Amino acid sequence: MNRTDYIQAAEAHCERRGCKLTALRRQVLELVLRHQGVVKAYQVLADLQKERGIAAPPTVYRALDFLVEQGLLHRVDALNGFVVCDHFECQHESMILVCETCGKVQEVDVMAALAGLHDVADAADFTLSRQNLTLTGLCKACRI
Amino acid sequence: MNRTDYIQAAEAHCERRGCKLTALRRQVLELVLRHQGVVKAYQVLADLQKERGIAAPPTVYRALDFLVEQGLLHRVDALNGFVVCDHFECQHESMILVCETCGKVQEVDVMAALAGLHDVADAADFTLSRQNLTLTGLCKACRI
DNA sequence: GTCGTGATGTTATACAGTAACATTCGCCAT
DNA sequence: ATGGCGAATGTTACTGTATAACATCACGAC
Ligand SMILES: [Zn+2]
Ligand SMILES: [Zn+2]
Ligand SMILES: [Zn+2]
Ligand SMILES: [Zn+2]
Repeated sequence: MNRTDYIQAAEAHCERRGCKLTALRRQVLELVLRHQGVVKAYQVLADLQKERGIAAPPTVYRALDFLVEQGLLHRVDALNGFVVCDHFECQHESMILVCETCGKVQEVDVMAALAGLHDVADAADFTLSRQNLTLTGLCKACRI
Repeated sequence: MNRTDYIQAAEAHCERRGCKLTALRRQVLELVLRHQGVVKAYQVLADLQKERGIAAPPTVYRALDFLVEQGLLHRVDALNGFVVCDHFECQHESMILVCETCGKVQEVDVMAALAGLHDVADAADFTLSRQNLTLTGLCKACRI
């Protein structure tokens, strides 16, 4: 899915969920899409300032929070960053793999594999909510 | 295991690993032990300042980094915090459950359940390193 | 119109983490 | 003992991350 299609799908997605992908939010989403992999809030802020003059942290954080809320982005706690989710339509739980060496990030679907973790949590009297796991390791290129 | 025993075991653990649980590091570990659940670096810093007058962030961060390195603490990315590990002797991978409502934290062992995640990662040409997963949900008390 | 609500702007500040360099401590070889 | 070395700690200053609080704006409902 190219960027334009993605934005359109995202807009429809928000519509269906009863909220709006406003101009600002779309602009932030576009800025995130332009990078590959993880993007930091202050990088987005800098990009936004290039495009529209001044902008302050809350502007960016509010837009990013909204996009995470809608499932368009995932937050990667381990890196204080954000990645685009490209299958936001399906109700999925994600597993984000971060390469310790090159920093490359990829998201894989993982519903089935999480069943085991849910069992473990249940055994500890704990009800898991929807997860966005972040796991670290080595990607194919860096493993050599 | 009570606090005193824990500290002693921790000291022996470091010894075996060829490094030292110095007075400062022990003091920081004790400060972390006094809280239950997740502790933040700046909370530890404040506590430390109460005990010994002045102290600066690097002092605390260096000690915390050391303790994490030795496996005595786990870092909880999602909360920018640290939790005590009470089975640092065994080479384990951990799953830390964080209650979204009350903030309570518990660690459960999870070696077996992780096998499924390793399979998924393998399928994506990704080699996982040792994991400290953080999962969110609701604890027994908050589920009602 | 004007009112209410959600979005955005603005300012200021709190919280988290690190670089760089100075100083001290503990230990060992001389 | 004493000088020298490496590890640990102290100190200063800074960068990066995130939010509180309040002001203003846009827009549809009435
Ligand atoms: Zn996703
Ligand atoms: Zn890599
Ligand atoms: Zn542990
Ligand atoms: Zn709870």
